[in-house]
Amino acid sequence: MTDGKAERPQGRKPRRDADGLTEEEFLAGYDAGDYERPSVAADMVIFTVAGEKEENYRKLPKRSLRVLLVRRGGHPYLGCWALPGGFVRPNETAGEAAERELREETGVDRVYMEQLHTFSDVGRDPRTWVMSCAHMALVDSGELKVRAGDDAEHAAWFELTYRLKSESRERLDEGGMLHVRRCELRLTPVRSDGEEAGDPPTDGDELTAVVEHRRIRTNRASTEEYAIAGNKGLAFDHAKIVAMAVDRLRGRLEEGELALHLMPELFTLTELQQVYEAILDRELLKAAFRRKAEPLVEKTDQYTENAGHRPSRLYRRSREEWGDYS
Amino acid sequence: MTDGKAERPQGRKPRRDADGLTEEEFLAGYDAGDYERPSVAADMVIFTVAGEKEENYRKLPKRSLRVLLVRRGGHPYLGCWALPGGFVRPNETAGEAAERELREETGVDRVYMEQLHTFSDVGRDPRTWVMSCAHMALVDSGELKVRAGDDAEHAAWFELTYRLKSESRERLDEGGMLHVRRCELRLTPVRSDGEEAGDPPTDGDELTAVVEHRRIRTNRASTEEYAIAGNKGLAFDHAKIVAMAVDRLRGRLEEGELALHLMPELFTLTELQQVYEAILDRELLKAAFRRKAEPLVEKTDQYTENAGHRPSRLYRRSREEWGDYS
DNA sequence: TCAATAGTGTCTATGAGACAGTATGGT
DNA sequence: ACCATACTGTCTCATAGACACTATTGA
Repeated sequence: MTDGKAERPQGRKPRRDADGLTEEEFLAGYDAGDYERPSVAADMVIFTVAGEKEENYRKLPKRSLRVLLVRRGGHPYLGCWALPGGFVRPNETAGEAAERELREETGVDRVYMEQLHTFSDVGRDPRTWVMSCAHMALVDSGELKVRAGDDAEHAAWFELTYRLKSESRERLDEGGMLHVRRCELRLTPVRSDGEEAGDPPTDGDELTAVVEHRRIRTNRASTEEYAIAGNKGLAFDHAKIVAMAVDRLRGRLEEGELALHLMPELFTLTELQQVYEAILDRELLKAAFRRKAEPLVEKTDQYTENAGHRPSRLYRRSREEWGDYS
Repeated sequence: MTDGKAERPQGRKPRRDADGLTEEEFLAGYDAGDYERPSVAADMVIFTVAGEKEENYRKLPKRSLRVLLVRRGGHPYLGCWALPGGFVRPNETAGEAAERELREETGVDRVYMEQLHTFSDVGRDPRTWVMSCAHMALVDSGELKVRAGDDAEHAAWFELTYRLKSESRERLDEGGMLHVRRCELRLTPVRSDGEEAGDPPTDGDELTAVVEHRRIRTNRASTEEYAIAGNKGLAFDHAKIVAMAVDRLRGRLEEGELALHLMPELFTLTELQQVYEAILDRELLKAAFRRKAEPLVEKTDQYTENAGHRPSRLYRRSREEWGDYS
C-alpha cells in the first residue's frame, strides 16, 4: 500500500543533539520506553451487491447491498456479529493488515479498498485499549467464495439497509446549530448464498442499530460525530463503522467510477444502474443514468442472451478515462 | 469528539464461552498479553489563510495558504520541520489528542477539524513502531497567537504551494493503467507574522518536497498511494501528510461551507473569494463565485471603511443553511 | 402476440463560465 | 478626476431531470 521506509531529507549534514549525539548514535541507543500503547486492529467493511434469481423468467433479479460479518466465538460480545478484522503487525501497514483479513475471509485479493477512519473511543473495546483502523472494500459478487473462518467463527453476508428515520435541526443558545440525523441500520442474513451449500448462518435473524449522526456548529467550530443510539446484535462500535462506511460509499458514488469495482468483467448498463440503486437505496432515471455512465465504460460487441426480452449490450470498465483531474 | 463507551447490544442473555465463563468473568480475568503494540501519534496539519498589508493603500492584500510547522529539537530529524503532534494517551481519543496539540500550539480551541488518514508505513519513524493518525484543522488567522513551544521547539507558519509538476498515464501489460501525478510542495517561512515580534523563524529558508500520487488500476483492483520522491527539510513522512491534507482541503472546498471556518466573524465576499483562491491556487470569476457563495453567508448592514475605494458589504457565516442532505 | 426490458430523443429548468457594464468612496 | 474595487446583468453552453417513444427478444 505504501512505500517502505520514510525518506531521509536530502542535503543535511550530520548534526549533534543536546547530548552531543549524531542521529545514528541516538538511534542506536534509543529505548522505546514503556509508555502504554494501544493495540491497533484493522477492521474491514466488505461490500458487495448481489441479487437472487427471479421466479418470473422475464424479470431481472433485484439486487441488494451486502456486508460481510463474522460471528464472534468468544468474549466479549460472544455470539454477536462483528466486522472481520485483526491486529496490525509490526511489519505491515494497516492497509496490508486489512488486505490480509480480506483475503482470509473472502479469498479475494485485489479489489478496491480505501481507509475509512480510525476509531479510538475510550472503552470501545472492554478488554483493553484498542483502536480500529477501519477500511472498506468493494468486491464483485462473482468472485466470492466465503469461507467460514477456520477459527470456529462463521462468516456470512447480510443484506444492508441504512435509512433516515428522523432528522432535526435546532438552534443552540450560544448561536450555534445542531443537526441530528438518526438513521436505522438493518442487517438481514442472506439465506444460502447459492455458492457453498453448508452452514446456514441464520441464528438470531436480523441485526438492527440506530446510529445518530450529529453535526454541531457553534460560532466557528464545526464537529461531526457518529453515536450509537441502539444496537441489537452487533459487536463493539461496529454499527458506527458500518454507518460511516455506507455514508462514505454513497458519497463516493456521486464521484462516478467507484461502482465499477462491484461489477464483473462484462455487464449491462442496467446491471450497473441496479448497483447504484442498491447502494443509494433509491431509483434513478434510466436515460439520465446512461448519459452519466457512458463515459466510464467501454462498449463491447457482445449481448446478453435468453433474457426473455430484448438483449442488452455488454460493457466493460473503461481503462481509458480516469475522469479529469486537472 | 465521540461518545464514551461502546454500547452494549440490547436483549442478550449472559452467555458462556467455551471455558464456561460469562463475559463479566472473562473480562475480570483478561490478560492483555504482550504482543507488540504501536505507538500512535496524532499529528496536525493546521491551515490558515492570511495576507500581509499592501504597500499601495488601495490594493487589497494578497492572501496565501499557510501551515504551522514545528522545528525538531532532538533526534531523529534534528533541525528539520515537522507537523505538530503528540502521542495519543489511553484515556483520550485520537481526535482529542489532536485538539490538545492544536490548543497547545496555537491557543485556539474550537475550530473545524477532521481526521485525515492514519499513516502506518513500516519504518516511517526510525526509532520504533509509530503510526500517525493525522488530522487537519482550519483556523481563522485572526484568532492566532502562535506560541513558540515550551519544549525548546519553535513553531512557525509557512506559506504553502502545492503544484502539479508532471503527470503521466501509462498502460500496464496486464491491461491496467498507471496514473502518476508528481506534485511539488513548497513551504516558505513567513517572516515576522505581524503578531509577536520575537523569534524570527528563518533558518534554512525554504522547504521543498516532491510527492508522487500514483493510482494503479489493474483488472478490478484500484489503489491510490502517496510516495515521497524528494524531500528537503521536512521530517518523517510529513511531506506526504501535508500533500494529502492539501488535496483533501481542496476537495472539500468544492462542497462549499468549509472555507467559512477560515473566516473571521465578519468578512467581505471578496475576502472569502481570496481564501478560495489561495487554497485552490487559481483565480475564480467574481460573478460566478458570488452566486455560489451567497447561500452560505448572511448579509449584514455593515460595510468596510477607509478602503480607498467603494466600501463593500460585510457578511457573516450563515447559521441557517446546512446545505441539503436529503 | 405480449410481457418486460433495451435503448433513444427531446423539452425544460437550472447553473456554470464568460464578460461587460455600472456604482462608489478616498485621496 | 481617477484608481481600484464593489456589485449587477446577461448571454451562452452544458448538464440534470422528466417523460415519452421506439426496438427487440423468448415464451
